[in-house]
Amino acid sequence: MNLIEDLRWRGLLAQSTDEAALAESLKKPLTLYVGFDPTAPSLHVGNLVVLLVLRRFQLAGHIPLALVGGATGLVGDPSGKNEERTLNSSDTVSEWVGRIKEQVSVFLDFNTSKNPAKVVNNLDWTAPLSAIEFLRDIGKHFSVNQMLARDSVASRLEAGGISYTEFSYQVLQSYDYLELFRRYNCTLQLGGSDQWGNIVAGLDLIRRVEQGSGHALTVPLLTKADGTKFGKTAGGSVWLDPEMTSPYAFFQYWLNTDDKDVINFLKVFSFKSHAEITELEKSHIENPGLREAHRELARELTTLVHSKEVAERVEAAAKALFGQGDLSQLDLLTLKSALSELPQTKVSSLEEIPTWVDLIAATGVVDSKSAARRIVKEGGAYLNNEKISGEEFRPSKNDFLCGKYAVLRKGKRDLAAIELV
RNA sequence: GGCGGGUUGCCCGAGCGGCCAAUGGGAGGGGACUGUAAAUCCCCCGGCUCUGCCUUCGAAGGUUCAAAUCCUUCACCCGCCA
Repeated sequence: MNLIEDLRWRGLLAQSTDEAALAESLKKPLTLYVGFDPTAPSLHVGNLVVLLVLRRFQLAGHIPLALVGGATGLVGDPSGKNEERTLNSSDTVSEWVGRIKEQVSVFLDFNTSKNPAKVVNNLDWTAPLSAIEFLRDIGKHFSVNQMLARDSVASRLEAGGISYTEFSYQVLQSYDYLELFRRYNCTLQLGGSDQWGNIVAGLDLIRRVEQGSGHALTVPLLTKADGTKFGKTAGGSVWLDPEMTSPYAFFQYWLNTDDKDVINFLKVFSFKSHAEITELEKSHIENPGLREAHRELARELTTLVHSKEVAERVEAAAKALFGQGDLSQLDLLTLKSALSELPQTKVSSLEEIPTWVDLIAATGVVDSKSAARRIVKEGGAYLNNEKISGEEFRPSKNDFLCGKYAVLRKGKRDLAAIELV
């Protein structure tokens, strides 16, 4: 099975220019790129879809370029947005560029001699360009009529308007493709399906300026069975940065995937073979309660994004802490490593121990003390897996397992740790 | 630049001088049922030193015993005209 067929099987093809020609080009190593704009200090699981497709291309022998949008991030992509976004300062953007470069690098191989990956920043070729050069050398090739017709622009015009800044975004992205075509003979740009317009605009530019040709390939927007947005939880996006989404929470996010989505997610995110996925699908249908497919998904993604050690640690932590397990059976070392994955707070052994409400508020698991009180009132408050009641409830020194740790739980699965120091 | 309409809690959206921490929906949270799933049902959903107090209805002033609701100025958005 070739790469294109594999992508189709995984449901990863949305649109492409001449597919037969692309399949032909893919018989030899080809250089391709995907752009990521720094709109936050970290990528999130939504970005993972296309990033992993880039990885699939490298595994298939092609040369991947990961573009981090130091320039485009300063301007703002109107695609998929119904209102103008506020500009971030250039200091902020350049800091985010640095972080995202590192994150992207985890998924690509830079050391192979055959088809090493490269990370590029479009600020490198955009910053030196003068406004006049930009208008004469690039702008001249764009028809405003066509630019206005682009979906991202048209919908914004309808929704109330667009600034000249964001209107120009497609020109910048097109120029990126042209520049990568020139520098690296890059002839394929991948992106989310919302990027189609920007990508073909780049192809047009390459054709006009260099009389060259290239390909465009987009990946469908990932949808969930219940219609909610992929990659979001109550706390916001699921980030790749362990400081922003703990590996424990990351693992749990995948583990809690809706049954209806889990096989689809395995196809999209996992590098397992078709046979392995089909096998998991079978076991999932036969015994969904076992959640073998969920577990494999969570393990593989946590391993890929964090590491094998981390994945094993967070899974062990979940096992030790979850449900009705008797926490007092755990030894100090197991307890300590399991709890290290959770939100924590410390209390002094010299002072009176604060109430459950104050403690859980201190860990950040609830937004406010009022919220914490509500949880207690509603019967969702636990200490060491034992339900507690009364807003004034205070743990005693004896509640600290091994004399050192206590486990707070809110609802069924929100855990936090307290350390006695 | 002129005229008209708008800005309400995480989002959408009622309210148009006291009964307003503010109707309703969505999202979210807790419980029941389960499989750390979905669906369903019940409850909750500004904060706090919590029978009370404090801060919210674009911002700042003002009128009033009393304002999200009236007046003034400013900012932003939308529409029509220049």
